[in-house]
Amino acid sequence: MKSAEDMVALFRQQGLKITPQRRAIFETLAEGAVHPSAEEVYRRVQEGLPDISRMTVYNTLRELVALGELVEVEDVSSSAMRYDTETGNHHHLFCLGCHALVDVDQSFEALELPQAAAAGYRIVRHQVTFYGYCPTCQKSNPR
Amino acid sequence: MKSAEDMVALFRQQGLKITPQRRAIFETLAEGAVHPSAEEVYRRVQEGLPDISRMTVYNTLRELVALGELVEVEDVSSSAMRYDTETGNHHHLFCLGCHALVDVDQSFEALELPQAAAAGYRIVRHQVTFYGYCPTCQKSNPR
DNA sequence: TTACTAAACAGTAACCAGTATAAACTAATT
DNA sequence: AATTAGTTTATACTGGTTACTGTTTAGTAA
Repeated sequence: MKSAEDMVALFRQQGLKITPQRRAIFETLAEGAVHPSAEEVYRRVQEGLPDISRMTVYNTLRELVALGELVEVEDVSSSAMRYDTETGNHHHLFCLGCHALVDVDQSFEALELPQAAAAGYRIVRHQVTFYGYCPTCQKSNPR
Repeated sequence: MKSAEDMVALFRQQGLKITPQRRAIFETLAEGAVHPSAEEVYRRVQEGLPDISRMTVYNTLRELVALGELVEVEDVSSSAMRYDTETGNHHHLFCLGCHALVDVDQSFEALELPQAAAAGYRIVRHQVTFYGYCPTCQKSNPR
């Protein structure tokens, strides 16, 4: 994730306005959790800016996604989207028990679809997700 | 995907009852699209069974997931879960333009996390998703 | 510094996918 | 046919997200 200042610069360069709300969101993202949900970001930002609207948070997150600064990640079976501040090439380890989502720095560069299987798609990126149980959940979910 | 009869047998063997509703859902899944949403299944089943409740569809889908006959798949940026009738080892090709979701039969068996990266997780399965643009969307979304 | 204007904001209501609950119903069994 | 546990239905509700509308404000230019 870039620093809050980098995002300010990026927004400015796109002709987008820099508001205190947006600045607070950038700062929260820059310091915060790696895979927050929109609601989490909202709550964090609220601590410093109690009157901010949920809408503003959602809108700003959407803009960051459009600019490629955030990537949307699914949280299987929790219905809330999460935002990944690490846009570089990395993958995920998801705990089926507690829904923890962990980054895996391992890169699977070699992963390529043969021409035939790609069905004419122009592939932009790929994402590997490993599903399993974290150490804690292995105890409560044996087998 | 197994045939409707197979699923009837499976349910029976689990001590679950075979109702006309469930039979209709099985048949719809067996003939139908590869990655339907719950709502799509509901609409299809409704054609033959107009009074079926949405709840019944959701419940039955959930049971099929629990029995391993269906796998839940995320539809990035469409907020509805999709159900994959191909439970075997395969991966996905997702079109960022039109949200089409295509199966890739390619298997990436070799894909394993080194002990260190697995952070103590017991890994159950992995899923590779390739993101890109399908031939049609490449035209409208050039670059 | 002031005035201007497009962009952004707040607040509310609405939307959608999915879930909880409880009463009515029915498949399978005796 | 009677029993009963599992199933279905209807309705209400939840949580995450979006639409709308009127108000405020950042950035710009006089």
